[in-house]
Amino acid sequence: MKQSHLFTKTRREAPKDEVAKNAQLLIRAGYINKEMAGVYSFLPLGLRVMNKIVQIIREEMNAIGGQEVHLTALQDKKVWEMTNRWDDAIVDNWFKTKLKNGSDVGLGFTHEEPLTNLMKDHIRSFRDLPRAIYQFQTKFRNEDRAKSGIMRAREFLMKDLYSFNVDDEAHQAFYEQARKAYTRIFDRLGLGGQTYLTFAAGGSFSKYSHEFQTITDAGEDIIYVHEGKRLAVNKEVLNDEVLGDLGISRTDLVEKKAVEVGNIFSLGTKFSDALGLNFKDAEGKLKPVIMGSYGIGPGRVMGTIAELWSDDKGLVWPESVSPFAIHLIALNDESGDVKKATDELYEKLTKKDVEVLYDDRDETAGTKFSDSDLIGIPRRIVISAKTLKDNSAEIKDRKTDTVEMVAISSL
RNA sequence: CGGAGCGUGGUGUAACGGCUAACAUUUCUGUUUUGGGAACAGAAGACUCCGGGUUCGAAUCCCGGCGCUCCGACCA
Repeated sequence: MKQSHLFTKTRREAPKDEVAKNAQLLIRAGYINKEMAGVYSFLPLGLRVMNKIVQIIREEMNAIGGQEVHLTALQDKKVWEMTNRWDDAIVDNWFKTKLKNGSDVGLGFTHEEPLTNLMKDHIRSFRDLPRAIYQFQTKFRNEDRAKSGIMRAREFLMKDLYSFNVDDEAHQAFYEQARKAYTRIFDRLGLGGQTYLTFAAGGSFSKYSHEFQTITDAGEDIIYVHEGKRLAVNKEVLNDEVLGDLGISRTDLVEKKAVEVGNIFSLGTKFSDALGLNFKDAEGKLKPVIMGSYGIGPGRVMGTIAELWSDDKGLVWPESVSPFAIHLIALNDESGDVKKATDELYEKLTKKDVEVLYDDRDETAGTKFSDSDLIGIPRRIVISAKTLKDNSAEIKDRKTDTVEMVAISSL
């Protein structure tokens, strides 16, 4: 993409009403736009990052047998009444509205109810199991207080997968697969080193749920990290019983601030009982389906990456989620030779399906470099009159600041 | 939902109750420049969040609303 066509502009200063580092940088670099507190639009660069994150998650979900669907944001009150989650006294962050005929509808904050209800038409027998269904869907949560930029929004994209199994053993086996898939996802997203499998409250059907917590001061959770075992315990459940279960001692734990980037938990028969999702086993006996739920917020992941991978000059994306693989910059020269050579390289790379952002604007070198630092594409290729003299280009690594000269023909 | 603070060109800031609301950035024109947000000249851009009130006079003081931020509570 030519930068002269990119409609977003960078800005020197962040709006004063935005304090979170992730949102400040993402706004300054033109990735997102704040519409109101906790509500952000994603602009071309931001959408590219979001799509990269989504695709990594999609590949890993498909790899464990997930089937992608797209459920609705508008929710029928009936199914929520069946689980007693329509009442504002029970769930206090609903966005609700009415149809013209007066019926109540909600904007989904999660999708256990509608999907469980939908699956009743498709799961009748043990032969129809197991199933794992997932989607990427905008969730709406009427938070009392939105904060931390895109890390805690009122409207946000979420990947939610729901598993359906015949019994607890089968469920546990899938749960373990999902846990491993999550670990792979965070590794691929560049968050592996800072992300810990964290034991948290499990609810009525399992002793624990598992959160994936990434260490950052921008986080809102307090966790206790065991570095040797690469796991952590959420402050909510830190007690002697948990320490005993995990075979760890309190003295080995270090308190850290972290953000919950993913979360997996067993639902047991809570939803299948309430909504009547049953199947016939091999003996013809009717049994409730055992369910699990597995979430990741791509927007929150993007904010977390921005918090973690940035410096005083701007963003520094991991290659796997960078909006472009290469930021190609042509410095101005009078002869036009640099422009011509860079145009040719841009065409060549684009033909090879390399994702290139090409700064073809008539701006000074300083402006181009500053913008490039801010936008944070990990590899930068610069061509100028100086490098063109020996038909070379400069490759600069955004993170390490190291520079390498290579022949243009080798690119 | 408790507590605190703040709303001024697109953005960031300034202005004692008193001149045509200032400066930087941004955008546009021209000249000049071309490896780290260049320089000069000219121009554009604001009912000072909204509604009342006090006053000869309000961006400034008072009341109400709306919005934003921070601390805390909450976060299935």
